[in-house]
Amino acid sequence: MENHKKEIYESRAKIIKAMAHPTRLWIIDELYYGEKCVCEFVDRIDADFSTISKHLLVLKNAGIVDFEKKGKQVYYRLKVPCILQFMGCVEAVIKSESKIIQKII
Amino acid sequence: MENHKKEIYESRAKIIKAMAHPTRLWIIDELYYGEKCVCEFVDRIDADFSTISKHLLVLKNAGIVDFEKKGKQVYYRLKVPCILQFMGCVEAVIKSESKIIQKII
DNA sequence: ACAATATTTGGCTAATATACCAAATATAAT
DNA sequence: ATTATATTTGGTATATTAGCCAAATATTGT
Repeated sequence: MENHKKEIYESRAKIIKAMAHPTRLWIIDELYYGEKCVCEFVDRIDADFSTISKHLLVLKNAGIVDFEKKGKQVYYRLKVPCILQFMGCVEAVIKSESKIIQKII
Repeated sequence: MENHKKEIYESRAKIIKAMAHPTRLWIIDELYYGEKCVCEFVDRIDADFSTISKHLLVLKNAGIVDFEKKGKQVYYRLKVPCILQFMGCVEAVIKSESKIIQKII
Protein backbone atom coordinates (compact mmCIF):
# COMPACT_ATOMS: atom_id res chain seq x y z
CA MET A 1 0.00 0.00 0.00
CA GLU A 2 1.25 3.50 -0.75
CA ASN A 3 2.51 5.45 2.19
CA HIS A 4 -0.07 8.22 2.22
CA LYS A 5 -2.90 5.69 2.10
CA LYS A 6 -1.33 3.87 5.01
CA GLU A 7 -1.28 7.10 6.99
CA ILE A 8 -4.95 7.74 6.27
CA TYR A 9 -5.94 4.35 7.61
CA GLU A 10 -3.67 4.71 10.59
CA SER A 11 -5.17 8.01 11.64
CA ARG A 12 -8.68 6.69 11.15
CA ALA A 13 -7.87 3.61 13.19
CA LYS A 14 -6.52 5.80 15.96
CA ILE A 15 -9.88 7.51 16.32
CA ILE A 16 -11.93 4.35 16.04
CA LYS A 17 -9.71 2.59 18.53
CA ALA A 18 -10.38 5.40 20.96
CA MET A 19 -14.09 4.62 20.69
CA ALA A 20 -13.64 0.88 20.97
CA HIS A 21 -14.41 0.43 24.65
CA PRO A 22 -17.78 0.04 26.36
CA THR A 23 -17.10 2.68 29.00
CA ARG A 24 -15.92 5.17 26.41
CA LEU A 25 -18.98 4.55 24.23
CA TRP A 26 -21.11 5.20 27.27
CA ILE A 27 -19.23 8.43 27.96
CA ILE A 28 -19.78 9.53 24.35
CA ASP A 29 -23.50 8.82 24.68
CA GLU A 30 -23.71 10.76 27.93
CA LEU A 31 -21.95 13.74 26.42
CA TYR A 32 -24.62 13.98 23.77
CA TYR A 33 -26.85 15.60 26.39
CA GLY A 34 -24.27 18.28 27.10
CA GLU A 35 -21.00 18.71 28.90
CA LYS A 36 -20.30 16.79 32.08
CA CYS A 37 -17.60 16.88 34.69
CA VAL A 38 -15.54 13.84 35.60
CA CYS A 39 -17.28 13.38 38.94
CA GLU A 40 -20.66 13.04 37.22
CA PHE A 41 -19.36 10.01 35.34
CA VAL A 42 -17.76 8.50 38.39
CA ASP A 43 -21.01 8.85 40.34
CA ARG A 44 -23.00 7.00 37.70
CA ILE A 45 -20.74 4.07 36.99
CA ASP A 46 -18.94 1.51 39.05
CA ALA A 47 -15.35 2.60 38.36
CA ASP A 48 -12.41 4.37 39.86
CA PHE A 49 -11.84 8.09 39.38
CA SER A 50 -8.52 7.42 37.75
CA THR A 51 -10.02 4.91 35.35
CA ILE A 52 -12.61 7.40 34.09
CA SER A 53 -9.99 10.09 33.88
CA LYS A 54 -7.84 7.86 31.70
CA HIS A 55 -10.73 6.96 29.43
CA LEU A 56 -11.41 10.65 28.98
CA LEU A 57 -7.77 11.22 28.13
CA VAL A 58 -7.98 8.59 25.41
CA LEU A 59 -11.00 10.36 23.91
CA LYS A 60 -9.25 13.71 24.26
CA ASN A 61 -6.12 12.48 22.51
CA ALA A 62 -8.21 11.15 19.66
CA GLY A 63 -9.86 14.54 19.22
CA ILE A 64 -13.32 13.23 20.06
CA VAL A 65 -13.83 15.31 23.18
CA ASP A 66 -12.60 18.59 24.53
CA PHE A 67 -12.52 19.92 28.05
CA GLU A 68 -12.66 23.12 29.98
CA LYS A 69 -11.68 23.75 33.56
CA LYS A 70 -14.29 25.44 35.71
CA GLY A 71 -13.08 25.88 39.24
CA LYS A 72 -12.27 22.57 40.79
CA GLN A 73 -14.06 20.66 38.07
CA VAL A 74 -13.11 19.72 34.56
CA TYR A 75 -15.97 19.67 32.08
CA TYR A 76 -15.78 17.45 29.02
CA ARG A 77 -17.84 17.85 25.88
CA LEU A 78 -18.23 16.15 22.51
CA LYS A 79 -16.21 17.91 19.89
CA VAL A 80 -17.61 16.09 16.87
CA PRO A 81 -21.16 14.88 17.64
CA CYS A 82 -21.55 13.02 14.36
CA ILE A 83 -19.79 10.18 16.17
CA LEU A 84 -23.18 9.29 17.60
CA GLN A 85 -24.90 8.85 14.26
CA PHE A 86 -22.66 5.91 13.66
CA MET A 87 -24.30 3.93 16.41
CA GLY A 88 -27.33 3.38 14.19
CA CYS A 89 -25.15 1.40 11.85
CA VAL A 90 -23.48 -0.48 14.67
CA GLU A 91 -26.92 -1.49 15.90
CA ALA A 92 -27.74 -2.69 12.38
CA VAL A 93 -24.74 -5.03 12.55
CA ILE A 94 -25.89 -6.31 15.94
CA LYS A 95 -29.42 -6.88 14.67
CA SER A 96 -28.24 -8.66 11.56
CA GLU A 97 -26.23 -11.00 13.78
CA SER A 98 -29.09 -11.71 16.15
CA LYS A 99 -31.34 -12.52 13.20
CA ILE A 100 -28.90 -15.22 12.18
CA ILE A 101 -28.86 -16.61 15.69
CA GLN A 102 -32.68 -16.72 15.63
CA LYS A 103 -32.52 -18.72 12.43
CA ILE A 104 -30.14 -21.25 13.94
CA ILE A 105 -32.29 -21.66 17.06
CA MET B 1 -24.70 1.18 35.20
CA GLU B 2 -27.63 -1.19 34.78
CA ASN B 3 -26.80 -4.58 33.36
CA HIS B 4 -28.68 -4.36 30.09
CA LYS B 5 -27.09 -0.99 29.31
CA LYS B 6 -23.71 -2.50 29.98
CA GLU B 7 -24.47 -5.28 27.51
CA ILE B 8 -25.47 -2.79 24.83
CA TYR B 9 -22.20 -0.92 25.14
CA GLU B 10 -20.23 -4.13 25.24
CA SER B 11 -21.72 -5.44 22.02
CA ARG B 12 -21.22 -2.09 20.31
CA ALA B 13 -17.63 -1.97 21.46
CA LYS B 14 -17.05 -5.45 20.07
CA ILE B 15 -18.00 -4.26 16.59
CA ILE B 16 -16.10 -1.01 16.79
CA LYS B 17 -13.05 -2.80 18.12
CA ALA B 18 -13.18 -5.07 15.09
CA MET B 19 -12.89 -1.98 12.89
CA ALA B 20 -10.13 -0.41 14.93
CA HIS B 21 -7.13 -1.45 12.88
CA PRO B 22 -5.66 0.23 9.79
CA THR B 23 -5.51 -2.97 7.76
CA ARG B 24 -9.08 -3.85 8.59
CA LEU B 25 -10.30 -0.36 7.70
CA TRP B 26 -8.54 -0.74 4.39
CA ILE B 27 -10.19 -4.11 3.84
CA ILE B 28 -13.60 -2.58 4.58
CA ASP B 29 -12.92 0.18 2.07
CA GLU B 30 -11.85 -2.32 -0.55
CA LEU B 31 -14.96 -4.41 -0.05
CA TYR B 32 -17.12 -1.42 -0.88
CA TYR B 33 -16.31 -2.07 -4.53
CA GLY B 34 -17.58 -5.63 -4.30
CA GLU B 35 -16.49 -8.97 -2.97
CA LYS B 36 -12.82 -9.94 -2.99
CA CYS B 37 -10.92 -13.10 -2.29
CA VAL B 38 -8.16 -13.28 0.30
CA CYS B 39 -5.41 -13.45 -2.31
CA GLU B 40 -6.52 -10.15 -3.80
CA PHE B 41 -5.84 -8.47 -0.49
CA VAL B 42 -2.54 -10.21 0.01
CA ASP B 43 -1.40 -9.14 -3.45
CA ARG B 44 -2.09 -5.49 -2.75
CA ILE B 45 -0.62 -5.07 0.69
CA ASP B 46 2.66 -5.89 2.32
CA ALA B 47 1.47 -8.63 4.70
CA ASP B 48 1.42 -12.32 5.27
CA PHE B 49 -1.43 -14.53 4.07
CA SER B 50 -2.15 -15.63 7.60
CA THR B 51 -2.23 -12.07 8.87
CA ILE B 52 -4.88 -11.05 6.33
CA SER B 53 -6.83 -14.20 7.01
CA LYS B 54 -6.91 -13.40 10.70
CA HIS B 55 -8.00 -9.83 10.10
CA LEU B 56 -10.84 -11.15 7.99
CA LEU B 57 -11.80 -13.52 10.76
CA VAL B 58 -12.03 -10.62 13.19
CA LEU B 59 -14.38 -8.80 10.80
CA LYS B 60 -16.36 -11.97 10.28
CA ASN B 61 -16.78 -12.60 13.99
CA ALA B 62 -18.00 -9.06 14.46
CA GLY B 63 -20.63 -9.56 11.77
CA ILE B 64 -19.18 -6.90 9.50
CA VAL B 65 -18.29 -9.22 6.63
CA ASP B 66 -19.50 -12.50 5.28
CA PHE B 67 -17.80 -15.02 3.03
CA GLU B 68 -18.53 -17.61 0.44
CA LYS B 69 -16.28 -20.34 -0.83
CA LYS B 70 -15.87 -20.54 -4.58
CA GLY B 71 -13.55 -23.32 -5.60
CA LYS B 72 -10.15 -22.79 -4.09
CA GLN B 73 -10.92 -19.22 -3.16
CA VAL B 74 -12.87 -17.64 -0.36
CA TYR B 75 -14.71 -14.46 -1.26
CA TYR B 76 -15.48 -11.90 1.40
CA ARG B 77 -18.09 -9.18 1.18
CA LEU B 78 -19.42 -6.34 3.31
CA LYS B 79 -22.51 -7.41 5.15
CA VAL B 80 -23.50 -3.99 6.45
CA PRO B 81 -22.19 -1.31 4.09
CA CYS B 82 -23.34 1.62 6.27
CA ILE B 83 -20.07 1.06 8.10
CA LEU B 84 -18.46 3.15 5.38
CA GLN B 85 -20.64 6.20 5.92
CA PHE B 86 -19.05 6.58 9.29
CA MET B 87 -15.71 7.41 7.76
CA GLY B 88 -17.00 10.86 6.84
CA CYS B 89 -17.34 11.61 10.51
CA VAL B 90 -13.97 10.09 11.33
CA GLU B 91 -12.43 12.37 8.74
CA ALA B 92 -14.20 15.32 10.38
CA VAL B 93 -12.44 14.46 13.63
CA ILE B 94 -9.11 14.29 11.83
CA LYS B 95 -9.69 17.63 10.11
CA SER B 96 -10.75 19.32 13.30
CA GLU B 97 -7.50 18.14 14.88
CA SER B 98 -5.33 19.30 12.01
CA LYS B 99 -6.97 22.74 12.14
CA ILE B 100 -5.84 23.05 15.74
CA ILE B 101 -2.33 22.06 14.77
CA GLN B 102 -2.39 24.74 12.04
CA LYS B 103 -3.36 27.30 14.66
CA ILE B 104 -0.48 26.32 16.90
CA ILE B 105 2.02 26.50 14.06
C1' DA C 1 -1.27 28.45 55.72
C1' DC C 2 -4.44 24.34 56.04
C1' DA C 3 -8.01 21.27 54.95
C1' DA C 4 -11.23 19.48 51.60
C1' DT C 5 -12.55 18.33 47.01
C1' DA C 6 -11.72 17.24 42.03
C1' DT C 7 -8.75 15.47 38.89
C1' DT C 8 -4.46 13.64 36.86
C1' DT C 9 -0.29 10.92 36.90
C1' DG C 10 2.85 7.00 37.72
C1' DG C 11 3.50 2.36 38.56
C1' DC C 12 2.19 -2.28 38.49
C1' DT C 13 -0.12 -6.62 36.99
C1' DA C 14 -3.17 -9.10 34.18
C1' DA C 15 -5.44 -9.54 29.90
C1' DT C 16 -5.61 -8.90 24.97
C1' DA C 17 -4.07 -8.05 20.33
C1' DT C 18 -0.64 -8.34 16.62
C1' DA C 19 2.58 -10.35 13.40
C1' DC C 20 5.14 -13.80 11.78
C1' DC C 21 6.35 -18.67 10.91
C1' DA C 22 5.32 -23.40 10.22
C1' DA C 23 2.01 -26.86 9.68
C1' DA C 24 -2.69 -28.36 8.46
C1' DT C 25 -6.65 -28.42 5.36
C1' DA C 26 -9.32 -27.94 1.15
C1' DT C 27 -9.95 -27.77 -3.62
C1' DA C 28 -8.61 -28.17 -8.34
C1' DA C 29 -5.40 -29.67 -11.99
C1' DT C 30 -2.26 -33.27 -13.90
C1' DA D 1 -2.57 -40.46 -6.49
C1' DT D 2 0.37 -36.43 -6.59
C1' DT D 3 1.15 -31.69 -7.04
C1' DA D 4 0.03 -26.92 -6.83
C1' DT D 5 -2.68 -23.19 -5.07
C1' DA D 6 -5.62 -20.82 -1.63
C1' DT D 7 -6.70 -20.38 2.91
C1' DT D 8 -6.91 -21.38 7.87
C1' DT D 9 -4.99 -22.74 12.24
C1' DG D 10 -1.65 -23.14 16.05
C1' DG D 11 2.17 -21.47 18.38
C1' DT D 12 4.93 -17.95 20.11
C1' DA D 13 7.21 -13.48 21.05
C1' DT D 14 6.14 -8.77 21.49
C1' DA D 15 3.39 -4.79 22.17
C1' DT D 16 -0.66 -2.54 23.83
C1' DT D 17 -4.44 -1.84 26.90
C1' DA D 18 -7.23 -1.87 31.20
C1' DG D 19 -7.95 -1.28 35.89
C1' DC D 20 -6.53 -0.47 40.40
C1' DC D 21 -3.83 1.83 44.02
C1' DA D 22 -1.15 5.42 45.86
C1' DA D 23 0.79 9.77 45.27
C1' DA D 24 0.86 14.34 43.07
C1' DT D 25 -1.44 18.58 41.60
C1' DA D 26 -4.91 22.19 41.38
C1' DT D 27 -8.50 24.90 43.17
C1' DT D 28 -11.55 26.54 46.62
C1' DG D 29 -13.08 27.62 51.27
C1' DT D 30 -11.72 28.41 56.24
